[in-house]
Amino acid sequence: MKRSGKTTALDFALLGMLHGAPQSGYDLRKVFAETALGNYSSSPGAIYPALKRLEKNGLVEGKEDHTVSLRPKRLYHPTRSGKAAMREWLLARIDPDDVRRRMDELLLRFAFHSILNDPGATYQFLSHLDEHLENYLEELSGQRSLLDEAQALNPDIPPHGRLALEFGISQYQAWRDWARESQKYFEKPTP
Amino acid sequence: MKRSGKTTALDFALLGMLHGAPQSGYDLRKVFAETALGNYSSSPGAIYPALKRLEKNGLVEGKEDHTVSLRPKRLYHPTRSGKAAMREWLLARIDPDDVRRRMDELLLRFAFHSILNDPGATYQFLSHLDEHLENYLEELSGQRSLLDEAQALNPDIPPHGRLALEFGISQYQAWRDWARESQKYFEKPTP
DNA sequence: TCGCACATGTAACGTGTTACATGATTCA
DNA sequence: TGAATCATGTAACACGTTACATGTGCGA
Repeated sequence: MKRSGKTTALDFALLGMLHGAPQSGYDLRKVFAETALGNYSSSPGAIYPALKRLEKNGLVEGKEDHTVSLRPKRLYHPTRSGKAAMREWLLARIDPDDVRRRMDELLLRFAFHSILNDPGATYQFLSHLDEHLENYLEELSGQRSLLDEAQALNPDIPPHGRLALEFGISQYQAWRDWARESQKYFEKPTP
Repeated sequence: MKRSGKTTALDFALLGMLHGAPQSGYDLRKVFAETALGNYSSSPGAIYPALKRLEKNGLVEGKEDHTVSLRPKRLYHPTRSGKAAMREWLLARIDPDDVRRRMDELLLRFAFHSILNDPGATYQFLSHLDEHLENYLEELSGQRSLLDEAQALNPDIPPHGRLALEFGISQYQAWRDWARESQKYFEKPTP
């Protein structure tokens, strides 16, 4: 039950996956290795310590499974406190830095929103995300204007920097469009 | 001159920035803090050790600057071996895992391609990138088909997973389109 | 019997984060 | 004088990577 240290994105990825059915470390590793999930690493040196950490912090509980006479499997399931931590993480405010540097984590949060079974909450998540993406796009737009001014003064500047910025912009535009489009799948909360 | 350990993306980001003019750790930190460059951290605990590492490995050289009677600044510039390492990194083959998990590093490489001053090389870089992105998109497409089949059998599956995958797909499509569009800025190499 | 998939783990290592420490210079 | 900015650094800590270790059960 005691909490210590921070819970990382990998921890939440594992915790989230355990909300469906109890699974072993090996099961979870396979999911990471075979699907595009978040692009977290499936290395045993990451997964097994993470599960131990989660257990130590009381977020999951592991039980040996001897039903098959294999070397015993350790099956994990989330505890009550683990489910609460997950809920808290899913519903946490998006802060501007999340959009700048942790979009992968935001996507993970979205994917696990199904756990909440609350379309209104997911709708709000997407609409806040849209807002933050829009703000950041304006900032990038400003940086582009500055580059364009510099380019106008000195036409010999190579195009790489400008194109790299363009890359960022189209990336964020794609995300914003996705966020808007996805909102349609979730009811508007009644005000 | 001796090499040891691996050179990280942050190392190359610093090394690349020093190709323009000699700069201090503080100067470099400001760039990270103020621009969207790669979203690397500007924390002193990352930058200063990285510069020392680069110097130890002979990739950069630092010189105290007392021209202003300030507390001395340490100005770094790339060595011959540092420039060679940069070149090698910029021209390295893209491997499929780069596209899956290290797009940020690929973008950084592209941004610093201006150092090469070789439009043909940049064109090739972009065309290989395009190819890898296309391949990965097909893989994601396959995963989507699988999800759709599952959905057809059981219509009660929540849409989150499918939408998260859709997010990945539109992200990679945006990158592919960007790569194609950007190729136009660099000459085709004569075969 | 050989090798592969299953299944869990540990140890060494390097790197980034956070927080703290230090000191010079400029400006209100 | 005090605050803000310039400028560099260190120490503790946690995490992921890589590589290794160990052992079971199954199919060719």
